[in-house]
Amino acid sequence: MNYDEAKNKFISTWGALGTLWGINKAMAQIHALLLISPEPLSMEDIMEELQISRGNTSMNLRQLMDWGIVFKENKMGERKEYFTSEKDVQELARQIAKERSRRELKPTIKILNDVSKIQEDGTAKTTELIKQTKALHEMADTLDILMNKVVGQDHNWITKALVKLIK
Amino acid sequence: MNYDEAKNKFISTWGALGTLWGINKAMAQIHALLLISPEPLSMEDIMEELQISRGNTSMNLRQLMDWGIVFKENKMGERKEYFTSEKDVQELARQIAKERSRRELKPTIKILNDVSKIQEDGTAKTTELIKQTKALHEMADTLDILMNKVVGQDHNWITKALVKLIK
DNA sequence: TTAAACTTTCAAAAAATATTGAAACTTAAT
DNA sequence: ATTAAGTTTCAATATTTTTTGAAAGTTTAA
Repeated sequence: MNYDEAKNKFISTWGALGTLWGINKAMAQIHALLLISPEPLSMEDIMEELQISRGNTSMNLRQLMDWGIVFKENKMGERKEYFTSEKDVQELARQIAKERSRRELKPTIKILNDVSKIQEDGTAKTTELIKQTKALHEMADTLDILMNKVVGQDHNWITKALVKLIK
Repeated sequence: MNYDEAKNKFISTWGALGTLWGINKAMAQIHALLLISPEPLSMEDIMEELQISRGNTSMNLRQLMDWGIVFKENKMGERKEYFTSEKDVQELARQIAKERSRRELKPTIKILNDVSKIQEDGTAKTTELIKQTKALHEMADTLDILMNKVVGQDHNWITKALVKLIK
């Protein structure tokens, strides 16, 4: 496998995996491209490389910046904008975990909490709803802590220790 | 909030969350419904409750069974098939983690490994591709171990201890 | 073996999502 | 103030995904 084959394989794999996790293909591919690019890339570079339109590129770059994993960069003396990705995969994971917690997990936890607090009335269906939403609430809470603390820990020593412990 | 409001809120939240994670709405909602139902439900019950077609119900139930989180049940003397969900959320998480590892993580790890093994040629772009895919490979490996071991641990004592430790 | 009860399949339709491209907008230099 | 270089927006279009519903299939009982 030569460089170009490997690069294409990586970019398309990343795109496919993204799709599976609810992230659109263009967004995942732009991210993959920036992640392995030693130099910042311009919008033109990205459009050219991935064969996507200007509008698509612009919108998805914005989203990646909203996620805090892609940054604008300016080359001195140049008007054009360049883009780089967060290169440290540990930091990348931390950022994604933090954002998914904020956008998805925390709101869900809130709703599970509300639902689990309805008035018990002794019927089987109410009992079951309360029981299950309580259990999910507790699990989501644990997951939230893990996502924000473990992944975000300094140099990730806890994770490493843990893996050694149970491997 | 009364029972029906709470039930609807739970089902629609679960559906929306599923969508965000690449799981279709009907599938997530069927699962939510079964999760809080004290009794097994027939296909008719599900169609009625969620207002979806027979074909849709049938296909999504099959997928849920493929994931190993919904089961067929037969009531004695009845021809109709009934369905229940795994009710233990710990076991549910274990099963989902196991399946996502098998279907998505393991194949990705394989490809990251292949890509990271290309011949170094001293160019910056090759060096970067190798470095980044190696880093992702290592991280995916760790995640895979955590998903299969930690979540699957007997009664989840490790997770609980860990959460106490770092909360 | 026939028929009734029920489930699955799958082509067509609908809905949701992603993409394009050109006009509108912004910024900086002359 | 004008223009040129570049970016963003968004209505229209294309693509993908989901859903429907009816025909085909299966199973059980008479």
